[in-house]
Amino acid sequence: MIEPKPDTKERILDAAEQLFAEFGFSGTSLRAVTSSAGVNLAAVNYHFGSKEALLHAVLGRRIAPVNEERLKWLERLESEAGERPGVRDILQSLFAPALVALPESVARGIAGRIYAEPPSIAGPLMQDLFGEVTARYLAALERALPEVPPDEIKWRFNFVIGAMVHVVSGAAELSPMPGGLPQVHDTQATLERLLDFAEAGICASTARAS
Amino acid sequence: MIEPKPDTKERILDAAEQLFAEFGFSGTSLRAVTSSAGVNLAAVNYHFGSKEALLHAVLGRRIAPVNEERLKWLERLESEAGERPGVRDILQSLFAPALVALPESVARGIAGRIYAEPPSIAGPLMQDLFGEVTARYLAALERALPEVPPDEIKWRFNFVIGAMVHVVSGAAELSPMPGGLPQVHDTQATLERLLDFAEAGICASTARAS
DNA sequence: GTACGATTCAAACGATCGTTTGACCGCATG
DNA sequence: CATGCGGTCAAACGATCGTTTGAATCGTAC
Repeated sequence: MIEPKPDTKERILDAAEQLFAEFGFSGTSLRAVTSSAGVNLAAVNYHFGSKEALLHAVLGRRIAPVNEERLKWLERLESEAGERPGVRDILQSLFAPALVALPESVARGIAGRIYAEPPSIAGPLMQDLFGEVTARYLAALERALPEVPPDEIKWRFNFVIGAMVHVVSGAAELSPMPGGLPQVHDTQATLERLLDFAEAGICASTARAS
Repeated sequence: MIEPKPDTKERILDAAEQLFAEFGFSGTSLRAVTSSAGVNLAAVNYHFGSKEALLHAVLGRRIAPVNEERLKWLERLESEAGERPGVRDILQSLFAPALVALPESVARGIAGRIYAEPPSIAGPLMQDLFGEVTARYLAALERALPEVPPDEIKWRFNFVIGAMVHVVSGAAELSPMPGGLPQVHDTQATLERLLDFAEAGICASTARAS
């Protein structure tokens, strides 16, 4: 037996991730986490300090690597394309790491759980987790679309985030589509559909009547 | 004095809406609701039956009128345009009622709180609240875009819903944009930006390599 | 072997939760 | 006046919550 007890800390994180995704943060008790992980109740407060700190750890463990890969990909694009990569490439470097890293139903619900927190908690959490990537991608998109006003790009980037979160978080599977969504589990096909949509939306003409 | 006590039931709904939006469902106690509403603790279980039934009532009160206006608008479009209204008109009839009816920060958080529930609760709730509108709008979009495969339309409609929910629920304001979002409170401008984006995304060319 | 820091454990703490109970009230109806 | 009823009330119910405590246990360095 190589790993009879793969670290109490990790077992707690695994159990908490699954339970948070299924029942939400407030809907999951520390007793449920520890008994599912097969550890003592006090272990959570010993290793993490509090239940909320456990949520931060659970989220960070999944999201941090995704963001690192995003930034690495984006930097590679910018060094290859002479500082001006195309919109579709930028968006692909944003979507792909999330879609590839969070395919399992277990990890899916986690990302969406951030929004479930009251704004006073979700706000700083979002800043911690996504502050840097947001700024970097906004800058990249502004360089890629010099003819679009920066404010407009901010808005459209927000729409893109909404579409992406809706898919990554699994919320799309809650939509009452008649017959359900087709081939949800085909990551590559989902990525290209999302790319088609987001690229067209971001590059939309801004010629309005008003 | 015409309304010294505007019905205990409504006062509970008002207080619950505000507190659910701010602290979430599980994060709001019935004691907080009743004391904020100035009514007795037992009034909730008397008038609504349970805390979860109260959530349903809070959501339905805001969302049902929006969906009614959507369907009325859509039917008007279909009777005017000979059964084939344009994509932009269809999307406008989907977005506008939500953006107009849910402008206040109080009502905003409510819509997003549905997704905060565990899937076992959110699923049936979504079916109840959005089952009919989803089917109707899917059908309208399929008629408006006969050259796009129905499965593709389902996906893109989901992306559109994601972008819309992200704005309507107030989640967009949580995004760690440097400097924040510009002019968030201009409903008309938000609507047209969202329309530009969603129309372009839904009508995107489907000419992919794969 | 002994001492020591890190970890685990059972048990309890105080607080808060959703729900229920049964008495009480105002008021229309007989 | 008496009856019945929808509504309100204070009080308590049993359960569960996050957190803390202090002793027990483990591995390791001396």
